[in-house]
Amino acid sequence: MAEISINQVTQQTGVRPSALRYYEEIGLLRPTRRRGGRRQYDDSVLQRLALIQTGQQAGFTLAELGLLLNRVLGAESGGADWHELVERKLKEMEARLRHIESMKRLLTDIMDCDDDSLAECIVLLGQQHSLIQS
Amino acid sequence: MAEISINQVTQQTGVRPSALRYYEEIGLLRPTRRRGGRRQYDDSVLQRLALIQTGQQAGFTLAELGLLLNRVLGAESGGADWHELVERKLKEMEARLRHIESMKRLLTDIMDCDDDSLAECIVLLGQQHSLIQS
DNA sequence: ATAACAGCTCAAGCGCACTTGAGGTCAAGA
DNA sequence: TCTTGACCTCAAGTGCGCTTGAGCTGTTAT
Repeated sequence: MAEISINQVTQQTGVRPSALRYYEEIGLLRPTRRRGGRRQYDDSVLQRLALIQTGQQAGFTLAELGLLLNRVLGAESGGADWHELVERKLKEMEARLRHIESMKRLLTDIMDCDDDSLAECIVLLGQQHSLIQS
Repeated sequence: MAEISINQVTQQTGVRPSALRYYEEIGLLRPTRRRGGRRQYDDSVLQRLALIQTGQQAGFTLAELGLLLNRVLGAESGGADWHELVERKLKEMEARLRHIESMKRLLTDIMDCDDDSLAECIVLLGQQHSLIQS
């Protein structure tokens, strides 16, 4: 397994050194070892960071991702009730999915409005979506 | 149109008075008027708050929702290039949607793993998802 | 030997979205 | 009239996820 410097991690993931140090500080992601004080990462860190980035975009906090990576997927697998956490998160994600889809529908509808008849258009949308109604 | 107190808004939406005052402070949502110093809201505020809540869940910042509510949907309709904003946001939402779906797939797969063969199961998933790989 | 450079630590700061707390006000009921 | 209670303002504090900056160290090239 290749060892890479903090700067190489940054170049390959876009995650800045300060963020990587922060992740380490909160126990989310630690370098494999140090050489002359400098962090050396195993290149599997790239996968982990991909998961972290995806997870963040999906609405996970770093703490939750830490739990997932270090307890559920990590060496100390099966910490207590992760089933529960995962199930809760799945539900949250489904709710979020629905919210995003509502907003998408609303915005695409707004985009389809005629620019000068925006006002009336909005009224119609408001009724359809039951979200607006100035 | 019925006028309701800040407390009634809270009861019907779950949005706390402190949050409502904060929304006002940042120009997102202002009460219709004051009576003896107290905020009185038109009950259409409930729709607006529904949109705000949905929007937040969908990844909008309050500033963006303010733009949407006050420029795009508000009296001063069509402020500059809101088309651009909305299009950018639509793309962001689609990305977010994909991320959530990835995480959902990963987590449901993990849930399906046999509890005592978790380790091997994870290895398999790691290959399938190309996200993990301890 | 020396200088340049990549990286280090530690403390402080930032933006967002609120919450909390102290102290004040206004209208209504006993 | 007095008190209660709902509401007010304003300043400060909170939690998250980092970033920034000052000052230091170990490695490498000249």
